[in-house]
Amino acid sequence: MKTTRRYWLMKSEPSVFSIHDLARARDQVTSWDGVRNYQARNYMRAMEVGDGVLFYHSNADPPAVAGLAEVVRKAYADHTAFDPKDKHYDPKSTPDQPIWDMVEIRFVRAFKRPVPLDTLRKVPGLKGMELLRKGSRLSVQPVRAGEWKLILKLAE
DNA sequence: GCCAACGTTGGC
DNA sequence: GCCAACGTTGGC
Repeated sequence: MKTTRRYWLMKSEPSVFSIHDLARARDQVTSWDGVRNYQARNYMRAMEVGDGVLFYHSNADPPAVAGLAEVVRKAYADHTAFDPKDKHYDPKSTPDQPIWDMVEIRFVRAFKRPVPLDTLRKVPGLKGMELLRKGSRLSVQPVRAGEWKLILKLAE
C-alpha cells in the first residue's frame, strides 16, 4: 500500500554544491552525505523513494529555493563518517554501529526564477514553514503539501 | 565580517 | 543534571 507522497526541503550552499551541480552530476543523482544533526538525520530516515525535495540555496545571494529534486534511494549508512580524513568524520560512527545516514536525490528541475527567502516571508500561506522560523538551522526539514504547491506557483 | 541562535561537549 | 564554553549555521 502506497502512502501519499511527502515533501522536504534540503539546504545546500551553492558555492559547495548547487542545483546546477546536481543537474551535471552523473545520472543527475547525488548522495546527501555529511548531515551531522540528529533531527535532520531522522527526517532523512523518514524519506521514501519518490518524495519531493525543494533544493534550497543557503548562504547565497539571495538565499532561495532554487529548484526541485526527488528521493531515489532510502536512508543508508553515511560512510563519510568512517573516514578520518573526511571533513565530516565522526569516530562515534562505525560500520558496525553507524550513527549517520544519507539518502540519494535526483535532479528534477532548476527554477528559471528561484524563489528568494524574502519572497517566501511575504506569503501568508507559508507562515508556518520551518525555514522561516527565527533561528531555524535545520538543513533537512519537512514541507507541507500546501507549502509545496505555493512555492511551485511562485516559481512559475 | 558580524553576530544571533542553536546543538554539543565536558567539567563539576 | 546543570550550564558555560565552544563550534557551526546562515542571514544580513
